[in-house]
Amino acid sequence: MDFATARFATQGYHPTSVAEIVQGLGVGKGVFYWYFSSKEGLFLEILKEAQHELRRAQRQGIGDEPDPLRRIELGIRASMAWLDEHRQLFNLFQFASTEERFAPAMRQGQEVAAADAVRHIKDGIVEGRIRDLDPELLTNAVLGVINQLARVFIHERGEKGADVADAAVAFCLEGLLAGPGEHRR
Amino acid sequence: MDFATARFATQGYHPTSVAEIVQGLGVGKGVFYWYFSSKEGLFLEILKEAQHELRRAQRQGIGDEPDPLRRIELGIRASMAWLDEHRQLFNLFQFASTEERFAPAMRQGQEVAAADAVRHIKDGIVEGRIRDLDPELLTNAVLGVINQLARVFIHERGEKGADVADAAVAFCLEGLLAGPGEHRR
DNA sequence: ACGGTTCTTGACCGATCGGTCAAGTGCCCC
DNA sequence: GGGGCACTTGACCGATCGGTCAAGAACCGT
Repeated sequence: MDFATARFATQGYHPTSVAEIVQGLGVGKGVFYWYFSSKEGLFLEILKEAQHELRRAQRQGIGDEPDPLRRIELGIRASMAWLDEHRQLFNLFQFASTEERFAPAMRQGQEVAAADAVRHIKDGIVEGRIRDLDPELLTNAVLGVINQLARVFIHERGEKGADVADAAVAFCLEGLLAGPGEHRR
Repeated sequence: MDFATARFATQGYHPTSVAEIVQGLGVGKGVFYWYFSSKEGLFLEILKEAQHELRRAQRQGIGDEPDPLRRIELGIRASMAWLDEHRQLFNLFQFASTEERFAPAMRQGQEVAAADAVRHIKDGIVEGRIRDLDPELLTNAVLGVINQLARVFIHERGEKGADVADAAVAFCLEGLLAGPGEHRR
């Protein structure tokens, strides 16, 4: 299944044939359809497992930190680190949301993961430490930052995940502006 | 070509066959290959044209505004408005960056578009109004916010582009944090 | 050692794909 | 009106796809 994941990630889902997968594994085609219902089924399983792992990594990275802002920061760092390893899965996620059959599964997984972050943001808002905007919107803004930075700087340019995570945290918390806010913590 | 774009966007590139396109247009298959070199060629043309249009919309939205921060804001709004119309093209962009044959074209277009934004950010930094971080990184963070918010709130939930743009601007400029910075402009 | 279940093979199938091409069809210019 | 060019058609092609299945191989409890 790791092999199939790698092929899907580097070539794309459609251009990767079942024949190619089983040949790369050195097995017959029958064994594939013995363990998986179909090519689509395999892909969905890969997706589901990956989403589950990512969420687990996030939870583990956050631990039992009580401060909501720190929780968000730790979540960003954990996500970035996970996307650093497993960069192959990045493409899969992105492709899956473009095809109608896979998009629902992707959306569902994303919403579950986002729900965690939304809670932290809400906590931050009631504490008065996060601006009073729609929490879901803020959450997605943060997710967008993570995704884009991971893709461009880690995936395309191969930079260190931790450095990118530092910048992502700084941007998400304080935005672009310099000024008095720079030292307001 | 608009018809092909719509099919590609709703069904995906691979599941849309040339036969389906020409049938939907009510023409023979020959006329397709008279005007386009191949299915891939058509797709690349669609991509290139769309990127060009988006960039044009950004430039037009910014106009001759001199203030770099305002330029960034106007760029965000213009992008969001363009992604609001043309939401079909969103999927295409996302898919194109997942397949190895299309990714280079996508990256190139993205980099050109990003280069504009990088200039404004650099201007803001030398004026001391934007925090002194890597301009390319800040640019990509902003792009990530735009993409994610456009996809989730405009594309999936059908919300008004202008409202989402307001929030995107607020987040990009000032980040998540509340506090004294809230009124520092 | 043997019947039975689990697992594996790869030739094979119908469907469908992107792309070709001989055979027109209309149109314009001389 | 006729020769030539721009354009259009759809049957057709080889390739390849996802998926099936008859035929075993390997391993079991007995």
